[in-house]
Amino acid sequence: MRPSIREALLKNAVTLFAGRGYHAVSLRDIAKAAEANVGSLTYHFGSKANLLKEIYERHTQPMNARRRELLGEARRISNPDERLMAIIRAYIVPAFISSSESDGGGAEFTRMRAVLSAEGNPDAQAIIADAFDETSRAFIEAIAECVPGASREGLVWRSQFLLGGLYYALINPERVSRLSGGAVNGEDREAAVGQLVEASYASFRSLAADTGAAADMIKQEKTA
Amino acid sequence: MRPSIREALLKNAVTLFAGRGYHAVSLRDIAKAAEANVGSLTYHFGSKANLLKEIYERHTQPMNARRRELLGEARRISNPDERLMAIIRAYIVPAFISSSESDGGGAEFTRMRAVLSAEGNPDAQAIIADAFDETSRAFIEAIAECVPGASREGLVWRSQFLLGGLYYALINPERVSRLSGGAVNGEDREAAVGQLVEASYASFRSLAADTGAAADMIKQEKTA
DNA sequence: GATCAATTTGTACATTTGTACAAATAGTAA
DNA sequence: TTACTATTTGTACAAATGTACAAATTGATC
Repeated sequence: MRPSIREALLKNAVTLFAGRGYHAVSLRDIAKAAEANVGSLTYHFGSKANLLKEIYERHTQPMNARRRELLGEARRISNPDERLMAIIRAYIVPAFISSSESDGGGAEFTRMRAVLSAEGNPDAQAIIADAFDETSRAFIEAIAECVPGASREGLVWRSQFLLGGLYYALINPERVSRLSGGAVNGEDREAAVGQLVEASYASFRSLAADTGAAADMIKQEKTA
Repeated sequence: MRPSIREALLKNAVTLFAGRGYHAVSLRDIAKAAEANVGSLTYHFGSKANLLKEIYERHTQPMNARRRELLGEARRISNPDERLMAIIRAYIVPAFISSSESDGGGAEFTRMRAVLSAEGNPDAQAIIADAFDETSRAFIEAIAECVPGASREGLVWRSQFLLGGLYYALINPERVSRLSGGAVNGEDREAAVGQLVEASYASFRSLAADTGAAADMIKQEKTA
């Protein structure tokens, strides 16, 4: 029970940015949510841009470390399909589930990343490119080894769609609930992870030279 | 050569909102981009919120009409796999490619939708839910008929991932170029459409009761 | 308790924001 | 031309914004 104003400011900033975007949230909004004074923000962070930078610095490293850790485990699986599934899971899970100590939560931070990415926030862009591209590349490499014959182009695009699906699941979960008439709960992150992993598995798997979707189609076309 | 200030304002507003988000763009930014005066915005649209509303009203109906038209054509295909592919394409293409007359372009409008959706813009939310949910539902129904045995949950989640992938392809194409080391051009919309259609096809197809990814995996597990 | 640094508060300031509106201009029909 | 409407311009204004900073408060060390 001592979240030290500084922590409270950071945490509330993530939540507010994730919910409304960067420019729609004022420093006074953040201060009010954290039950603190506006001045405390300039004192601790200097500027709004720097507050954002500190948020990224706090979450990026732990999240990617966890990803690399899980990727390392996944790579030891010999069966290529099982390995592919585990690799995809290693990429997705740390973005959805908050890691042990780092409060704020992986999902809220990821959602904030999604929103700032959509806004093309220039402060965020540089950090993201530096910190996340390397990790993404490592995952694409690992996935490539599971899907022999897959084109580099296909792999990169599918990794883009994977991240887009991940982001949108966090940004707009209400749509899932609405479209299903309430039968599916879009806020259920466990379910979202499971569905995204399976969908991405199929998406990557179809790049394989022999058992791709196109091949499937041609086969079925001929029998029809 | 007569884009009538009103048209220029609308068009530039879409571009700017799509690039930076709603709150980051001021009415003066829009006026300057359209080489017009600030006052012309209040004259033509009354308020910033209403400007947004008019943008949606202009693009939503034509885009969804085109989607329904293509969906109708796709449904006439008898082979379920070919039909599935055509249905997915019918959903994606109008969002990427600008329809004939409605200037502004489908892609720019879609990108704007993506950004405002990420920002949770309340003005946009109501319009989106009303205008697009019905169309999405129709597509999910049509897809369901192509994939016997697919769970409703799986279909809805995959439609969510499809839309997320679509949005993210428009929001952050630079990432594709970067991750591929320049080998793939993220701005190439033709390629993006093709890749997204194929990936989504595999994603939906894997929901089929017999040839799903899970079944594939179990099979491979046993032989390994 | 006294001293000093760290933090928190309150307030002030220049800019920018959306909006309003009167004056100027352009367009059109008689 | 003249009369009238539609549009465009310029400017004004209150509210909100990020930032700065002096004063007040708290916390720790001696």
